[in-house]
Amino acid sequence: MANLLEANCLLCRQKSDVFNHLNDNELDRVNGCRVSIKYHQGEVIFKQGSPCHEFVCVTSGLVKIYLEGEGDRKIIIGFARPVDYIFVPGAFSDKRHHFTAVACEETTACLVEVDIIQELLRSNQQFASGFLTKISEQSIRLFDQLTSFTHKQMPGRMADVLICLAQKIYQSNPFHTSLSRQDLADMSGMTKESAIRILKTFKDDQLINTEGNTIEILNMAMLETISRNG
Amino acid sequence: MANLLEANCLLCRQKSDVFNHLNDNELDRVNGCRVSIKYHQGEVIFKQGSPCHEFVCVTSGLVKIYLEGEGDRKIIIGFARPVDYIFVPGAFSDKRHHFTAVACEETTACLVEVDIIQELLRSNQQFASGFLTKISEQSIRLFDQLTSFTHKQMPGRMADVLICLAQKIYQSNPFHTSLSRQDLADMSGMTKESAIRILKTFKDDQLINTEGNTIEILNMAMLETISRNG
DNA sequence: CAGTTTTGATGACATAGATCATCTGATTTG
DNA sequence: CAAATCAGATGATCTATGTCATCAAAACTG
Repeated sequence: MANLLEANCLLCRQKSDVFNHLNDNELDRVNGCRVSIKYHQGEVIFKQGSPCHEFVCVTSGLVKIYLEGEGDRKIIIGFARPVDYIFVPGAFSDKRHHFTAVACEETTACLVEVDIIQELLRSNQQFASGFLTKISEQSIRLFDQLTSFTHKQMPGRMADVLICLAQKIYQSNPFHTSLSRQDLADMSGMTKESAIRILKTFKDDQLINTEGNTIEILNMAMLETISRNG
Repeated sequence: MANLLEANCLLCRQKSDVFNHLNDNELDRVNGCRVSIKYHQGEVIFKQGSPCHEFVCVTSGLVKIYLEGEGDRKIIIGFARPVDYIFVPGAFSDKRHHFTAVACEETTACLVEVDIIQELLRSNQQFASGFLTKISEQSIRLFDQLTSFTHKQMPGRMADVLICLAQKIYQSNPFHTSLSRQDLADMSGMTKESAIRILKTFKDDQLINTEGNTIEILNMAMLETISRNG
């Protein structure tokens, strides 16, 4: 059985909130020009600085989105899971990507030309409104990350990351992740070594348990306290 | 002579880009329900966490926009100058303010009910599109700030701030500012003491000159190098 | 399957930058 | 005008965290 999610935008819509505002006609237009692509783990979907021609909608797998700094330093600012559309702010300003998207595991995504989406934004105000909401929420998340990175120290930041992974990204408590320690470090604005050390102290303190890439939060209350106290 | 900028949205439009997309009729609607308020230095225009009822458009003065963290730590994420409309992401999601806006000097601003703007966003797609662009640019600026804060050390961050003030905010080279050293610190993610120290080293190195609240950049090229090298 | 590369884990060390304390001059206030 | 408050300035610590080096285990790869 083929992956239903990829078969048609009309089926996919049931999963994605933004596209709920499009009628069947409009979705057919999107469906007609979409291209479904399969990415292997570690493959770049689009790269910071490159021109942005398509919108990307993740239909299976997991995509990490990060800012590239000097050297090989990264800041992971978010993830896209099925069925998430990746909001690309450059599409509305300088037509460039301002972050890089990479598949964390086997991933399929649909590419839709920017022009089509922008046409729909113009003709369908409910769709546009949904878009505005999504962008806004993304901004708000950035505020939180900026505050966390600037005001909290490492334990607080790592607590934030672990809570986010369990509650938002994987939505399960012992969760298995394809993210490396380096990725966790990039999510929390520290070096890999520091990330490993913090995870170890959390483990020693019975806050979490780690078995390779499986992490279990044992004491959520305490983690939340650590997050709050920075 | 009264301040013309405040007299009427139609005149004000000439200054503000977003409102260019509204026709005279629509602007009249905005004009009809707007309230112009005068704020003194240091007064709060709206407060992080509070419900957001109005959009704020700054018609004179200078407004700083910052995130409030634990304790009294702040992160200044931007400024609004005449004629800037302050984009409030909460207006499209949870109807709450996610940052605080404070007048840095004598400031006048027009308040317009959120509902009116949202109605216009629905009926005028060009207006909505201009909005989308503005929000996107704000996001992109946040990316830069997040990268700067996380990857650069203090001299690089302060260089960023000084360049931004001279080129974007005040658009003049010896510039006089109503911002305190604490504000500069809040813009660059460090303590007031550190900000003062960095400014002093810059001054000692002939990169800038400071006389109270007047700052002159003497060696822009070097500052840019410092900014780039973090 | 031997060899190479990557990832995780840890220790030793260096330092950027926060914190705390003090002092000055400026500005506000009773 | 004295007193009090506040912003700027500066030095003395202390510490969180980055850097570097090493090593083991796992994962590729020819």
